[in-house]
This record gives sequence, C-alpha cells and structure tokens, in this order.
Amino acid sequence: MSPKTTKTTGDRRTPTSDRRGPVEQLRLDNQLCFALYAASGLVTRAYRPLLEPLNLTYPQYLAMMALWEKAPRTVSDLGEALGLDSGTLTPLLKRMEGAGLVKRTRDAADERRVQITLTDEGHALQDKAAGVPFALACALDLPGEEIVALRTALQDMARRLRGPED
Amino acid sequence: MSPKTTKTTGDRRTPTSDRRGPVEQLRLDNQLCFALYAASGLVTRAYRPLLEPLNLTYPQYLAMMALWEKAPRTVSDLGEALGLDSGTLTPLLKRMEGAGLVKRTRDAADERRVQITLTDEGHALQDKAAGVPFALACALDLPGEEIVALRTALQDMARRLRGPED
DNA sequence: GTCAATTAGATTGTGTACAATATGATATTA
DNA sequence: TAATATCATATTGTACACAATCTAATTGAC
Repeated sequence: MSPKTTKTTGDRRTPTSDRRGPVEQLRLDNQLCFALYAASGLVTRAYRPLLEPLNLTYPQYLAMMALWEKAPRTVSDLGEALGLDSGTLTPLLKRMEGAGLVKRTRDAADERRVQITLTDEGHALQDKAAGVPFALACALDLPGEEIVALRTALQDMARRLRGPED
Repeated sequence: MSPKTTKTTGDRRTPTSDRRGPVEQLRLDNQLCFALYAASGLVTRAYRPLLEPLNLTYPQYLAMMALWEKAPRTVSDLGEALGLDSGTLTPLLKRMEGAGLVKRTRDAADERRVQITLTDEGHALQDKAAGVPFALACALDLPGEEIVALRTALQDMARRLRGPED
C-alpha cells in the first residue's frame, strides 16, 4: 500500500529521499504538487457523473454550496470563499442564472455590488444534492478519520500558502 | 462503505450549529474535495512566479518534468503520465513547440503516433528548473516528513479513484 | 486482399481560470 | 467642487481541461 521508504539505500527504484540530486527532485512522482494536481483532477472527474443529474459542473456545485450556506451575498464575497476572482465568477454565475438557479441584482445601496440570490429552484436543488457527499465518500473509499486528517492537512497547507500574515 | 452518522443521541448542540445533518455535510469547509480544489489552485498560483522566468505555465512544467524523465515519448504516453487527454495536450504541446522546447514528429513506423522530442533548449531548461522544487518547498513551509505523508495519502487516494482494477 | 474494428491524434464546443484592463460608483482630499 | 483614489464588477485575451466527434492509419477476421 504505502511505500514508506525513509531509508536512503542505494536502491535506484523511486527513492523518496530528498537528499537526492536535482534530477531526482524533478521526478514527477516525487512531487507533492503533482500528486495534488492529479488527485484534484480525479476528484473533479469523480464528481461529474454525480453532478450531471443536477445539471451542475463541479465549480458550480462549489458555488452552490457556498450560496446554500449564505445568500444573498456579493460576487466578491463568494469569490473570497471559493478563492476565485470576478473573471472566473462572472461567466460562471451568468450560466447559473441562465439555468435558473440564481439571480444577479445590483445592490441598490451600492451600485458597484452585485448580489447573488438563490431562486426557488436553486434552494430546491439542495435537497437533490444531499446525497452527493455520501456518494463521493463511497468512491473515495477512505475511512472517515483519514478523510478528516487529509482535509486538515490540506487546509493547513492552504493557510500557509494564502499568506504569512494572520 | 463509509460511515453515515445520522442519529444524534448524545450530541448536545445549539439549533444553529448541528454538526451532522445533511446541511452540515454540504458545508464547504467540511468537504475534502474543496480543500483539495483550493489547495491545488493555491499551489498553481504559488508556482506562477517561479515558472515565469522559465516561460512555463504550471501544466507545461509538469509536461517538461515528464519529458525530462523520458523522451522521446508519444502523446498518449505523456497523457497517461499526466492524466490528461489529447484535447488538452495537443494545443499545450504545440505552444511548447512554438516556444522551442519540444519537437513533434510523426512516428515513421506508425504514422498515427506523434513522438515528442526535447530540443536542446528543452534539455537545457532542466538546469534552470533545478531550483524550483526547493523554492516551492520553502513556500509550503512544511516539514519534509509531512510533505511525504501528504503526498503518499494523495497518491493513495488517486489510486482508489483511478479504478478498482489493478 | 477487403472490409470492419480499433487506435492515435486532431478538432470543436463548452466551461473554467487568471492577468490585465476598462467602466462605473463611492469615498477621500484638497 | 472638483480632482483623486479606491473599489466592485465586467471584459478581453490566453491557457488549460474534457466530451464528443472526426480523420487517418493499423490491425484482425475472413
């Protein structure tokens, strides 16, 4: 299962030691970043069949989760929650508006802001999505503690990357 | 399968903060998938300033690492290593060819295949990229053991998602 | 040898993703 | 009261990413 190679033997087969030369350090399989990249893509693909009945893409599903938590909210507020900017969110939200899930309305008090509201259909979708996390957990096939541990480790890493402040 | 805790017998909680219901399960911060998505995006962003001097995007950097490991190799071989299909790789490789890093040549033995070769410039870039993993490790600011543990956990998860076979 | 099935890439269409820029609204200052 | 700065979002351009489809080449069955 998990090849815990903490030893620095002379074995030339995929050593895990970081004391290797720069060539070894540039190996794809030794990169945390690639493991992250690959896992993220695989998870997105795993969601696709689950979200297709809901007519949602994976980023749209994330946006809906953020809105089920708190709505109405502004575009920038949503962007902060998802880690996305307006150039990504504006077209995404327009498609979701076209699908009848949300409504985009200028804030009367501050015309620069756009408030994102859930429609009845958008609210109703939450019930239909209730089974998705469980279905994906089954696909992951990981014990609950490991899921929590992995999630915590990733959130910790994200915190470091987001900035040294705070 | 995964444990689903539904009964809340011994769980005292305020009405506003139920810890286990379906509503809670749809919370963004409780999702492993979102932690993965966010961390992956942050890592890509962390690479950007490091790769800009090399004139590489992050996926291009991954492709170059795969090619430094083994070249020439076919498009599909590269796609298997990176987890990408031809629809993604073809334009990406064309851009890299335009940048003078690789060459795309039809295989003489099997005209359906396209062999990706590294140019001298492509080979030379490996030296310039040698410092990138270390620079990113600094940005991550994680102890080496944790990096290995996290990477192993992600690779393990990826293995499960890739398919029950094998 | 001929035709069907398979295979390898390329193409097209849709949907993120972000940098750079533009637009318009609000806040600040002179 | 302008002039300026700042802010929120939209737009544009470039670059992934994949499903569906297409084309051309190879393999297989006969």
